[in-house]
Amino acid sequence: MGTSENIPRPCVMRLPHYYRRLLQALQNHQAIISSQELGEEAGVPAAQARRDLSYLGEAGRPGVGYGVAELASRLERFLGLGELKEAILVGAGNLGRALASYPGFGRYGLRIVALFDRDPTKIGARIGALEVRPMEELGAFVRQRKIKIGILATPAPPAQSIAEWMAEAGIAVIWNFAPVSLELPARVMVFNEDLAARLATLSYYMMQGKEPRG
Amino acid sequence: MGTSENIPRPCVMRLPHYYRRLLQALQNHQAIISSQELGEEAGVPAAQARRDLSYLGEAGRPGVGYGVAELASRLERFLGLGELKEAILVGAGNLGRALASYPGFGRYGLRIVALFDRDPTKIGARIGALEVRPMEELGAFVRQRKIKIGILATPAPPAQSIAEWMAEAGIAVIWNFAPVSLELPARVMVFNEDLAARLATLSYYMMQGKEPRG
DNA sequence: TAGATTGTTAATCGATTAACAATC
DNA sequence: TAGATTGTTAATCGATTAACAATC
Repeated sequence: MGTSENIPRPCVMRLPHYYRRLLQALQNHQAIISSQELGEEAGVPAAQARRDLSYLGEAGRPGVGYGVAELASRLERFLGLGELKEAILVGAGNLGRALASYPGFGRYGLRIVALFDRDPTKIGARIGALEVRPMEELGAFVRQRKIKIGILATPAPPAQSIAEWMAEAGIAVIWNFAPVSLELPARVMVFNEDLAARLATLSYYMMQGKEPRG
Repeated sequence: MGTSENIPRPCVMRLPHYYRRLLQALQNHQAIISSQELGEEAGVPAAQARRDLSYLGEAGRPGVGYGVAELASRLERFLGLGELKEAILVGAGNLGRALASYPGFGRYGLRIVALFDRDPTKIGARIGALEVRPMEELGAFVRQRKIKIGILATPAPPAQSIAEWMAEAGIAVIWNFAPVSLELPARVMVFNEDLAARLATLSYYMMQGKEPRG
């Protein structure tokens, strides 16, 4: 029951898939959904889906299934999707612009409130509703607005030092799209998104001709 | 020894991290590297790194370590990074443009050779060396050039039907950045890259204040 | 030789799955 | 009641880690 237990990481990574299936069911005015259907979305057997969902407490009704609306809102609470999460984004290149205007984030509670770049020629440019600011303003901005999340979408070379500035300014979580492993104080959580590494595993499985899980 | 054994998926996902550390070592003219150093890059103990690397055959020397250049080229072969992998990309939005010009892919053998979009106003636009082509040309292009990899960077709604066109034209591997789970014949491998799902797990661990592995 | 580090065995740990009583 | 589906137990499976002989 609930947040205090130790939840397997693979399970945490599947929960968002169940949630996505639930959103789809909501759109279709489907009121009840089975562990079978949820499992399919995540590519796991029904038993696995039930086990995963049991971490939220008893969320379904035996003989019936799961109430779509109820389970969706439980998952939202469980994953913290309802909380407003303000973030800054550094790097106004192609990837940074893609992230700044990614349509799905709002629904999950993420709001990118400022955009920074080192390159003087990019300062002042507008990306969606945001204006690119100079890196020098990062520290003050983060402190003043008490921002906890930093998204790092720069090339590899400047990433480490920018991450350090973020950490000093009080950023607690860094979502890192730069292909480097950051060395930071343990209190800073780092989530790496390494496209080149993903490509390498894709390459491996493609050669093997064998399907991984996705 | 080698490709025929069954390699744990977590291991396959760590190999690219060792590889990245090796590239760095090469740049620094470091000739020998230990399992300890490699493990640090991937966030695992030295024993794990050794076990992982043992899937490539005996790659190190007891009492000494691993030869940086040799291990790097072994990993390249093992992961198939040396093979030229031609891909098409569909979706010329922000994310598509970011991917089309992502600097790291070339090093890993990926070459994006064409870019497609549905939107007539985008056709003909240049993105790097590529020109955006109309969706109607996708099938013929893929067949003619025998392209095996399709990168899907569209919004959710059109993704399923585009994926089907890809599959029909002979695409064997789809790297899917659209937030949908694709229903395709089993022969098509799908690698999902779901930023919203990643954000949801980030949200969860942030609330918990506990560090996952990265 | 002494010190270092690999490759691998065996033990541990953790996640998945099958099966079924409980429930609707 | 008969049929369906959950939540959970116990068994299985697979990955990680500790430890150490073999090697340099």
